[in-house]
Amino acid sequence: MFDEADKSYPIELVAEFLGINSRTLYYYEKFSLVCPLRRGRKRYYSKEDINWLEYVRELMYEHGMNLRSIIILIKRRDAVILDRCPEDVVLCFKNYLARKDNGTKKIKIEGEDDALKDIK
Amino acid sequence: MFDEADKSYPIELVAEFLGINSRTLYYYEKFSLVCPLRRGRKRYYSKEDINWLEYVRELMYEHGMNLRSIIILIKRRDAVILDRCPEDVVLCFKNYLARKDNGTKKIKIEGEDDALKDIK
DNA sequence: ACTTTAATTTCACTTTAAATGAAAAACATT
DNA sequence: AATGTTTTTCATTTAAAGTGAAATTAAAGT
Repeated sequence: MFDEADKSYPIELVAEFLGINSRTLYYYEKFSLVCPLRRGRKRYYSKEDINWLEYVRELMYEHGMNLRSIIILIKRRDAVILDRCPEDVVLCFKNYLARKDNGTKKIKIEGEDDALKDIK
Repeated sequence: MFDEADKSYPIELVAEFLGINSRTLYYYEKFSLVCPLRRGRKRYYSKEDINWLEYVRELMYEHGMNLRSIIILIKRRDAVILDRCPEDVVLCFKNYLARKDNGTKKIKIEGEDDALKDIK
């Protein structure tokens, strides 16, 4: 599906790959579920981002978790979320946290810490 | 809250204790999430039932699981549901399964195996 | 047996989370 | 400035979970 040579992918391609609407990816980002690299204002999703998103979808649709609880686990850096997590996704998760925390991203995304705000 | 001497409680009392509508308890029963003892057609909830229901609520509201996945875990008798389950609730769960399977209940509840039917 | 009483069931409605559609806005590029 | 593309906003849709109220049914009392 994805060319091994490339290292990042535009939102539309990722959405298509995941079988969801790109709007849903913006939606997830509002809750800090993913934070793709920004070059200018355009988003670039890494393979880690994509694996991570796949895992989030799995948590939702196979383990029946809701977004709220996934977000809570992330905020806690909860070991629970890693327990049953495939090896490679653990790495993605750590990369995700690192990026999220260290602010590798170029542009401060507003509403970054809206996570949970709109979720009641 | 509950008198230690008694061993079972009517639906309204249980609903009030759990802070939910009694209608919700009927709703859960449709999906075989709980099966109180029936005397005549009236329902009597044991302490085990109540602990079990409290745990189900916890799974939903603290662990963010949806009914569908909880039901699936029950159907599988999945170890997962027991892993993080408090000791006493494990017992309740086993009692629940035993009662559900052995049919201690007096009246065959229709829609007993509707579980998952209405959940899409 | 008949009436009364109370639990249950049915049906339709409300609420909320999750996802999405479409148009407006914001940038980059030419 | 005009064009094209991504993003954002706003409103709507969908489905799960929960609930209200009336209709139904069974038990209990007379």
